[in-house]
Amino acid sequence: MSEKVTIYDIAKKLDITAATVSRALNNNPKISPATRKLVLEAAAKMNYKQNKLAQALRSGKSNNVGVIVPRIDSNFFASVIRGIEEELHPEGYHVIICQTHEDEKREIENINTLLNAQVDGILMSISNVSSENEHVIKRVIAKNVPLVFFDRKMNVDGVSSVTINDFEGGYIATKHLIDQGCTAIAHLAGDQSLEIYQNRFQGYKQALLDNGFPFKEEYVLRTKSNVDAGIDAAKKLLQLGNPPNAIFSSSDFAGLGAIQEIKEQGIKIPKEFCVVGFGNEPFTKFMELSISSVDQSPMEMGKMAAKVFLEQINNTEQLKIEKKVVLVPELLKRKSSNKLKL
Amino acid sequence: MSEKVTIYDIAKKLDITAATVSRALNNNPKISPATRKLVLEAAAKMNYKQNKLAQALRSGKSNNVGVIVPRIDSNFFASVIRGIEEELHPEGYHVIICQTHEDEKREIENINTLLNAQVDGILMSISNVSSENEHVIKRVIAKNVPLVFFDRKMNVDGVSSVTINDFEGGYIATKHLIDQGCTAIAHLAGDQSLEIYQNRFQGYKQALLDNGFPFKEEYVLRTKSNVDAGIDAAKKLLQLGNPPNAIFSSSDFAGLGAIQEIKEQGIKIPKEFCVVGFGNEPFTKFMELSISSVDQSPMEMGKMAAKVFLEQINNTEQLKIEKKVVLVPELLKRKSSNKLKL
DNA sequence: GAAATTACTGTAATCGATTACACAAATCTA
DNA sequence: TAGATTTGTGTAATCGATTACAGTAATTTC
Repeated sequence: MSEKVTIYDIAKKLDITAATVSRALNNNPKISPATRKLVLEAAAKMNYKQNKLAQALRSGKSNNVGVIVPRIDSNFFASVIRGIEEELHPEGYHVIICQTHEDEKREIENINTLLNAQVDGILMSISNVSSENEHVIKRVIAKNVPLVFFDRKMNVDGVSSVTINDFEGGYIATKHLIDQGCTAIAHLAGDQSLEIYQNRFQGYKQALLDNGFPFKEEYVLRTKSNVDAGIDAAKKLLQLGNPPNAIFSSSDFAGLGAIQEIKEQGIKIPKEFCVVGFGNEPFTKFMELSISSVDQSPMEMGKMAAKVFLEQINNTEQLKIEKKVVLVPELLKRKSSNKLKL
Repeated sequence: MSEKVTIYDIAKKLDITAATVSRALNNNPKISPATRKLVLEAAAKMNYKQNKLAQALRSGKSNNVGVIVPRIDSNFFASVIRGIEEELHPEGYHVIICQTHEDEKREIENINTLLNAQVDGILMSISNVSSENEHVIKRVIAKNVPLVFFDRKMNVDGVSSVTINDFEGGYIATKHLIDQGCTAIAHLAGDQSLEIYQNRFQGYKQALLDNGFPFKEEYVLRTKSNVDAGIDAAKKLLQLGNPPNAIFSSSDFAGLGAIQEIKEQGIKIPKEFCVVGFGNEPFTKFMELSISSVDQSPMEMGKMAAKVFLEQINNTEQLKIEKKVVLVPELLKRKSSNKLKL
């Protein structure tokens, strides 16, 4: 009924030992062709399948990698995971997904369970920087389990990472707004405890300075990455004595909220006000007033992270490689900032 | 360096046997409080972590469940997976994700690898109905591995499933268009080899009949689930001698494409033409002309599928339960079909 | 105080696959 | 043909944790 065929069953049937069966199945050269043929035929007939658990225990290699992300139901992370899976699947690896929901406790918990599950590596996008977490990260390293950060990284010696150049992303987005003739550019900054948002902010700042624009603190609002936060932010900005005429939002969702509020107040986009988002979420392209956005090529990021992991695995611990891959962001110019050609 | 602490290490240190250590760690009642304390302290100090692989091999329980979906980077599937993960994580299960990309070969391959990996169950949304696949499914059942279909199911005896009532979804969407005063309603049907699309189609048909509208074959177009397919479909429909004035699309993406094309031709939505989609993709809500859509409550679906799996696991094979859960779809009425109140 | 019970702990097998080592048979060398 | 080499298999240990069974010491019972 519940067919559980092991090499012992095959061995018994052929009146040989399990060792011989194992060798035959693994193409061990020192097995006679005749025996091999017999074993392979019997295995096929009996519908034998390897028990990966036993193999994993013996070899110390589970062929599983853990992927930790804040959440899975966001286009960005789902796409990264897709990239990872596509790259790792052909190599025989499975992907175990864990979500942190931006909760540091859960992050630690996830790492621990993945380690217990004997994953061959961990690819993660951190949700929080805290000393607690650094402690667990150290354990991962001590255990010699390959670790790769993607997008949101922590700066730890010896750990590779794949990110995009968020500074440049912020820079080109802002520069684009300047080129469009916008004179007062505000910024919806994200959670500044995360490097990515810091960098986008810095890129914004630098672009202003490089082009002779003053940096105004009141034009920078920390906002969550959702529509409502964008609406609130836009309200505040438009109430200023000297309101801006453009926004570079570090999040597409906040950008969308801002656009909704700006339109609501009867301001014409892009004629009187331009907006650029970040992330290239699917909806930015679909909108009637399509939203300009910085693309992070998440699939590429996932594939690259997977490649870095594979390199580490194959580099049989001779030398520790610490690879920092930085992808180049691309600005997709759409209607929301197309002031000139209109 | 590469700290690999096993119960043997603890045993050696305390000069007892591994068996005792194991018992102490597992709260076995027949261990002396003193010994237990010693073991627990030593374990903590030495930073011992269970090797789940060894446990899994011994117990035949891996605490992993496989989830197979066509693709992960779609809001629907990502949300379902999130639901599954949230329900299963507290129970100590891990989720292994596999994508089929609608490829039946890959589907078979995925099932096999998951079985080899000794997963405790498989939750899947099929991509294709074929005799080949049914063969593998039978093997899953024969192996006594709990199987639950979600959204796209196959009709196999003894297999549980969680779906939404697609017929009703199609029905209420069409009825809504009728209520709005639309008189010629077209349908963008999906891949008719999948039950979900068949049912949405049937619901559409029934709603027409129940309300005295003729069913016209030329108003039904099979379309893929993407924007371009929707554009093409709309073009064809508008070229008809007697073009429709409403569309019920079985996919939000195709619906969006149709809307773009309809607007392009200068037809006013919703005044002259109404559109309802299916799936409640995030963008449908975000659009300036928000799109009415049938919500499938993917998170709920995932959670429910996980619950059904847990029931099967806990029902220690006394009786085979075949549970067919059908969720109720909800129509979200938005601007794209709001003809009356405008 | 002898017998019976209880309370712990140790021994060894088990889950399934792999592999170093040993060994017999077959083939080759001189 | 004796000795060396090759070829193919078997034996048994290993990966780490669990557990049925056995056994010893301590405690209880009458």
